[in-house]
Amino acid sequence: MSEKIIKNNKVSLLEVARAAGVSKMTASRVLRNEGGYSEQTRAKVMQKVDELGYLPNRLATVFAGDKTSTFVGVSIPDLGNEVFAQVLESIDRKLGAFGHQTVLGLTQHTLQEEENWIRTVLSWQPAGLILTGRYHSPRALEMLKNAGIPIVEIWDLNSSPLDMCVGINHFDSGFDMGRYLIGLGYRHVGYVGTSHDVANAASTRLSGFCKAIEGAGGSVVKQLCLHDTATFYPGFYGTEQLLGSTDGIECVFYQNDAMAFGGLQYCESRRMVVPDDIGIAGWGNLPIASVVGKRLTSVHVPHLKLGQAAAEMMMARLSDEPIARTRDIGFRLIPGATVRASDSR
Amino acid sequence: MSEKIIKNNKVSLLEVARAAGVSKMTASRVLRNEGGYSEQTRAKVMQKVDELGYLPNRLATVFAGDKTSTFVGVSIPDLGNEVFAQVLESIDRKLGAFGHQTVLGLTQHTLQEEENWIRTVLSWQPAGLILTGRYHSPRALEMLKNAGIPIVEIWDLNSSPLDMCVGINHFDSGFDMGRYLIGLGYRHVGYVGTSHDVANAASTRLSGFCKAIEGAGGSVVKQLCLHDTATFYPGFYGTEQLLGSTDGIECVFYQNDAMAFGGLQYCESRRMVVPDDIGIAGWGNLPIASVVGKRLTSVHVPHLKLGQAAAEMMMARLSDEPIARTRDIGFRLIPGATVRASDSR
DNA sequence: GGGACTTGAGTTACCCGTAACGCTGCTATA
DNA sequence: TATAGCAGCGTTACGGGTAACTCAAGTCCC
Repeated sequence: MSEKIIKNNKVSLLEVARAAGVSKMTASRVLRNEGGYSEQTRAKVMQKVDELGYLPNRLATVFAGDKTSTFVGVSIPDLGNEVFAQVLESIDRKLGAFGHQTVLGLTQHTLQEEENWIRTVLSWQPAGLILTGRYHSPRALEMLKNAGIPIVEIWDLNSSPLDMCVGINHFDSGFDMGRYLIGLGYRHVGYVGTSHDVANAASTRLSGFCKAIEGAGGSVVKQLCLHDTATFYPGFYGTEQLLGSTDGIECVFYQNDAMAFGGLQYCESRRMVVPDDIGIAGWGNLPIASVVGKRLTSVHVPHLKLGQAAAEMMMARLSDEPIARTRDIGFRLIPGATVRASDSR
Repeated sequence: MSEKIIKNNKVSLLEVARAAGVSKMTASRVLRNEGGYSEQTRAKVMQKVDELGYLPNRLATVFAGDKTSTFVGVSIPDLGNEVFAQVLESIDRKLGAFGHQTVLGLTQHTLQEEENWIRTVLSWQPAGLILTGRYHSPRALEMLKNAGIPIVEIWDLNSSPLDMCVGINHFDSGFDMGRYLIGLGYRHVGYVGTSHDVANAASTRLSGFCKAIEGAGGSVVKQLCLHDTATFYPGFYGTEQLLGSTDGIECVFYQNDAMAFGGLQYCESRRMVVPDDIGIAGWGNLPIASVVGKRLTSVHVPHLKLGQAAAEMMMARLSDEPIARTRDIGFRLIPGATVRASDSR
């Protein structure tokens, strides 16, 4: 089935050089536009490069110069979350514009997966790493410190990053949402999410949210943390579970917009009127929120800007330009129409 | 700011070997579990590996063995499209399970971007490539043929792939949707999409759709191809544009579900009743479709299975197991509630 | 006790580029 | 005319591993 496929018929620089009747070094110089050769020689070499379909072997280049590669390892928890997918997209675009390549790592929100991936990706001598989240396993931390390459931690702002950091303050974003809901007169609220791990941004948001609610005399009646993905359907049945088991909840805050949409659909399917009967607040401001009739109350995070900033910080560091170690990318609360308009107690 | 960071303080195998008082080769054997050493030697080497925090340099390994790496290049048009994001996710998970890494390439739906990326990624000696789409630039084709590595073309089924192929027949999926709508009595339909390029799957679907409609005496009154991304908002304003410029459209077929949702929202915002006043049909079956009150008429593509299959075909080929060259992953038309229930002319 | 085999190493060459240096022959200048 | 300078190109060594080979010492069997 694949006799020829296996054979490695790669053309090396030496073959190009021989075909052109020059030394390997001269061919190398031509290909790197280094100068030190005649126009005639250049033409001959380039002709052979074309004829033989020569593709340089970058492994050898990296190897020869004892440099790092143009790989940048990028770890992302999962791509089911649209926001992360778009962060990845903007990172990759920016890195690509600078001639760097993304080596992907999906950590499934676990530090162990991240550690395994870090070990592997470091063995490829990447130019740098971009990691989602500020929490890493002890062994991961040790490897990262020894790696001696630029590292950007994204998503969760961190005043003392391993190296560099860009993101938002999740505690504050939860806190602001809590205060906003309190300001609208909500006192008994619920939460639906999926994190059962304190070491992540969603938990941090929840902490901030609780602090704001409880600090103002309200109460987070129930926090539901499902063992599922943070997507539409869990939002749907999570809401059913929350409202079915607890009375008096006036408003529900969700881990993200996808879950909030699920909750919104659940409420509408049960003929509850949002926001009259119940308030719904999401987080992340998914694109779909802009077309749905009832604007979802949410928190906007400039995720494209976040990805771009991460890639830019990486590139700045790689070219030794001065750059701030941390950058707060900011967020914006979006009032929306899925919570009551003003205090109506 | 980063004096130490620049310095390359990597520990090499030679240093480990010296510290352990053995030759480089012996240390290499220990690390590869090759056998041919005493338990005592093994322990000594492993102890030094730990002490020095040695991480193997895989570039060197690949280089030395003149083998391919454990990289697999994966090209995806964009991650704004949830379906592609999830295909990528399932590919990466499966590859990861086999100890391979994904090098990402976002082609932005252009063959030129794909070609550039292919050139770069091939220079890293990847074990194989997974490419979205069956169309490639002439130079890309040449490089791919010379590369001598397994290639899986995904998404768009292709009876004569470069090497292997997994996907669905997009023409058929469009055709089936057309026939379905005809069967419900629709005769004058519209289309809203974003592709202005024949060389892609969306165009192929549209062709199939038109064939079915026109073959049955109906007509595709207007095909609107926006210069925008295939997301919610373009679906919204595209529908406005379509319905504003053309009378008598009974049903609209969209390039994908995101656009269809945008259209649905537009219709509802204008107090049009779906499906009584107008029918809406999407494609791709986004997760959100499962929670929205009115089930969107769509075509389900098993995208997770698609990604898995692609990775499995790649791995099978890499380990020289027999594997079918092409695999039709199938699709399923989802009737939904956004088109009329039966012929009601 | 001698030859064959096994065990546990070490040695050498090589993968494909690039840095550093060397060499040749021509030109410009004093 | 001597010499410095430089364009143009070649030679050598090297990076971090691994394949293939070699080799010494111990074991086994007849």
